[in-house]
Amino acid sequence: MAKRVSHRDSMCGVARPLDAIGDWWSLLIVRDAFDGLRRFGEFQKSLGLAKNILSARLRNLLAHGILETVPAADGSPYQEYVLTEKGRGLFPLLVALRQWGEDFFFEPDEAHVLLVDRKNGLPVRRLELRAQDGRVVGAEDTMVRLPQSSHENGSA
Amino acid sequence: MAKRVSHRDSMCGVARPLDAIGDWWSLLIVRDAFDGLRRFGEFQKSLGLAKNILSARLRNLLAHGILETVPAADGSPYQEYVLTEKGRGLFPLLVALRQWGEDFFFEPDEAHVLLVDRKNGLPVRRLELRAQDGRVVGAEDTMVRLPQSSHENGSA
DNA sequence: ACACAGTGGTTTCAAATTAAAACCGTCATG
DNA sequence: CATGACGGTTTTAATTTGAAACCACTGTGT
Repeated sequence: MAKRVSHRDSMCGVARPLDAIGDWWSLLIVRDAFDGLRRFGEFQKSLGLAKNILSARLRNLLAHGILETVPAADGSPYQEYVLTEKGRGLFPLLVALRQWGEDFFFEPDEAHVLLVDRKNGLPVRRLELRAQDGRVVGAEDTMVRLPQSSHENGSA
Repeated sequence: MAKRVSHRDSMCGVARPLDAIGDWWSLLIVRDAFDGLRRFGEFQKSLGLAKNILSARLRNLLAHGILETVPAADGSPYQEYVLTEKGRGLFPLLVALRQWGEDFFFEPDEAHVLLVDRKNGLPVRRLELRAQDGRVVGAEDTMVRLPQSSHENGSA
């Protein structure tokens, strides 16, 4: 778990979240949690991963405050795993991942699951990044600005 | 590399992209590519990872069409690694990751890099998912619809 | 009371992956 | 023609993964 992602002392704004999530399995667990799964067994059946691995991933997600356990739900003497606020914050990331998948991993005519509006069943729009003035901006329209200097153009 | 992500025969719309990316390192490579890095040595210095690992990750990203090599750039007899269209499609995902990081991994007063509009240096807006009618929708407002049935509510 | 099954894990151990370091080949430079 | 930079590959040890076995607790039937 002590994966040294960067040679810098503190990880950057992208590496730090990645480190918290842990690995792909964890992200799939989070996705299942968004789909309403809550129990150890449900995750295991849905993802088909070994129990020790699931156990370790859940523990890691708990440790990073992405999931939390709630004592019960219905009679069962077991606990359930539910998303925290922080965990729910991963929703846009999962949508981005799904939309990228739709764009490049399915044939135009290939059927795939669709993320739809619960209200009316229509597919959601594409995620779009907008500037303050409302323009849709792509990667080439943006740059990262280093924290300490507010007038310097520090794009690497 | 033959990571069996799911027990299902074909992976779902989230797992398939994850499998293509490979791992966290690969995503950091892609991020560096967005920042303009192109050379093996640049990636290695920026990320501080072992050369064999970098080599394997680059090979995987090439194999999945996320990066491509271009023969030269300036004199050097070497090749450079640049994002393909597919690779550039990862931009929203990286932004989502970065914004999640900003929300939950930095103290309110802690300095961190900012993604800004190149035009005017102002920070970009938050990513927002919108429904067809323009409403901003969260996870609880959406559901996944299975491909074959257009009237069934098949949320897992 | 007692076998038995379901759930939620932990432990054990072999196999795969990762990572550090050493090595190699090409090209440029002095 | 020695030296060093660049871009890797090979070698080797350490870590991680994952399948399977095991364990503990609860409920259920008889």
